[in-house]
Amino acid sequence: MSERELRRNLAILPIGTVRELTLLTDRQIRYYEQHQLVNPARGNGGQRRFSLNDIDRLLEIKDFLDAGDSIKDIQEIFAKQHRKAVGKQDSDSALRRSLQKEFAQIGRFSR
Amino acid sequence: MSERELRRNLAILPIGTVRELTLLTDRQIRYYEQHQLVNPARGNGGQRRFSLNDIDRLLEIKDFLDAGDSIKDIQEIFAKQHRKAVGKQDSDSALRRSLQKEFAQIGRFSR
DNA sequence: ACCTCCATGTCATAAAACCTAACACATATT
DNA sequence: AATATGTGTTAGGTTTTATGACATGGAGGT
Repeated sequence: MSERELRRNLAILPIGTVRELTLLTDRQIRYYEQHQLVNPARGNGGQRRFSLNDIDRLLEIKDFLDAGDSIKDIQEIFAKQHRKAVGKQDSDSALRRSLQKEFAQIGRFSR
Repeated sequence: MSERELRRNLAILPIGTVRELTLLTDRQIRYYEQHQLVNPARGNGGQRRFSLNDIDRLLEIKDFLDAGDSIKDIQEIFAKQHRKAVGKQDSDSALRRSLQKEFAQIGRFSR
């Protein structure tokens, strides 16, 4: 997995930030999670941690809903998409550890 | 300013995340802020919001301290660096608005 | 017109995260 | 010995997030 993908999958954002970036309410975000359209990680205290990919996904959901699709429709759409791309299930903690190493040693966000 | 830079300057991370990513304590982070080595934005409730650039900076600070430099040394180092690059003082809210637009319309994190 | 479902709003309550300020301390500098 | 530095720790208060329950407006079916 590239450093870029790594970064995009790192769950670092609290719901408040996501709310601001997506212009969704937390009610909506939680509802979508409840219906398995997103799957944010959880911090130690049980709070949701979103990745940039999660945000993308939320924005997709928003678009689909605006376009008239139902939650169920979207579930199926995502299911189909996923049937193509499988095999990338690194645990978040593994990602975190990996990225920490990079940070602590050589890696920097800036190129 | 490129979309990339925009994203890197967006203040989105709470101190807890920064703590995990940098392996600094919040005490340290706040102390560095107090001595003006970093300048995280603040959310409505007054809580710090860090950008990816802020994280870079914190990691730099860490390196300098490990290398034996004092806070004051680092202040000067940064001051010199800054004397070269001036003129990019878009307000955070402007950045946020701008990015929101992109998100809401066409832009996506993913390519 | 009535009923039901769906997506969302709202409220209550509790826990987690964060804030500032103060005091403590070990190490280095003078 | 006295002072300065960077960090740990604790206390008390505020903000954010979590869950669960109840309410509601609109769409579609009967």
